[in-house]
Amino acid sequence: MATALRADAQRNRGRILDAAAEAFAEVGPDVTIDEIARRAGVGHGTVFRRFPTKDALRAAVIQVRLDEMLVQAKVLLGRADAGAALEEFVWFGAECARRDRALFEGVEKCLDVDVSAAKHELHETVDKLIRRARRQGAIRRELDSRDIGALVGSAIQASMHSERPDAWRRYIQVVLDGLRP
Amino acid sequence: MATALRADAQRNRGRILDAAAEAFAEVGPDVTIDEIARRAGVGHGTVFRRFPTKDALRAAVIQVRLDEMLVQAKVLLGRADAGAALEEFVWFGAECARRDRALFEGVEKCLDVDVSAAKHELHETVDKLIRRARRQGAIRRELDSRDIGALVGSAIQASMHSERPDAWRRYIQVVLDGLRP
DNA sequence: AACGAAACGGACCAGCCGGTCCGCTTGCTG
DNA sequence: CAGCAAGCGGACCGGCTGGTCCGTTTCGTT
Repeated sequence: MATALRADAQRNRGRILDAAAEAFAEVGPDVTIDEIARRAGVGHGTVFRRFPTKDALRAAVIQVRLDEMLVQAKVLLGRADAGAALEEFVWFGAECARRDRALFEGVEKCLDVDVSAAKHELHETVDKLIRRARRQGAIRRELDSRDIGALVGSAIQASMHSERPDAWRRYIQVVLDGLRP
Repeated sequence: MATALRADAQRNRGRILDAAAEAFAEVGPDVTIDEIARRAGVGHGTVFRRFPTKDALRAAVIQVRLDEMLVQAKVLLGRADAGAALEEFVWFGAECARRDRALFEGVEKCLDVDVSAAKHELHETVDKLIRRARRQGAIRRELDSRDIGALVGSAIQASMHSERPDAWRRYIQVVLDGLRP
């Protein structure tokens, strides 16, 4: 980055990110930039000044979420009970996916360099969680972090079609039970 | 329907349905009508003559698939081993979902009357399969056909992100194992 | 206060896509 | 074979959306 943003620009950047996250989650991956700008309370030209394309905006939002998950994964690496730590991370990831459903749908297709790096680091950390759990005999299956991410993400997506509000818990439980010895 | 279609119109209708199924599966739910028409070898005006809107076309394709699944479910109702029958239906459904990934993604949102009726009948039949399996003690969880459909569909979708060609089998296995006593 | 740079936002552009229309073609029937 | 209705397909339309541009506003500094 060349130089610091002006105070108002910084504020608007934050608002745009928040509004975009909310809009992607609520409306879906095809929300218009106009809708995001409206929610952020700015003109849509302002959105394009901070994020050159719509994809760049999506990537920035994804990045924020991935960073949050990385922090949580690292915290859980400190737990003694590896099985419980992995399980807690699954529940945490499930809640993230639930909050930002539409966002996570497209995360695999996102080719942004920074996002790829963040994904890689997150996968490595979660793989550590998994290996620890396996060493303690807490999980049986030969699944890696990608598998678990995909299973959790899709269980959440599946639960969105259900009318029962607790469907997601039950589906995640099915996945967790599928991992245990 | 007022009167029978002319021979060429009948042929084109079939081609359009096939091309649409293929295109929805390959490209995604947002394929353009032009692309479908191109694959079918007709002008795009012809598509709109048979199917008044894009949604009607999608509904027609979904209908065909649902009918195929219904037939299979009814066949499996005749099996003596209810647990094996349910399991076989899950594998069958998984293959359908795999073939027509993008199509099944949107099936829940489809409000077409005929499709709703077909869905309802399929659900009733699959619920019979499930009740039989439960009575024989082959499954434990309190899940209905909607739950299982959602879980299977999303496991398949999840496996599409994986680079391993056998990922879908492993994910379906996780789901099946999550059902057993 | 005054000034320059940064930021803003809405008018505008271009391409895409679902859907319509109409002049031409083709398959049926007598 | 002749006549006609059904079918065909591509030109065309209108609306939407990502992205650009530039005259105006706002911020930070001296």
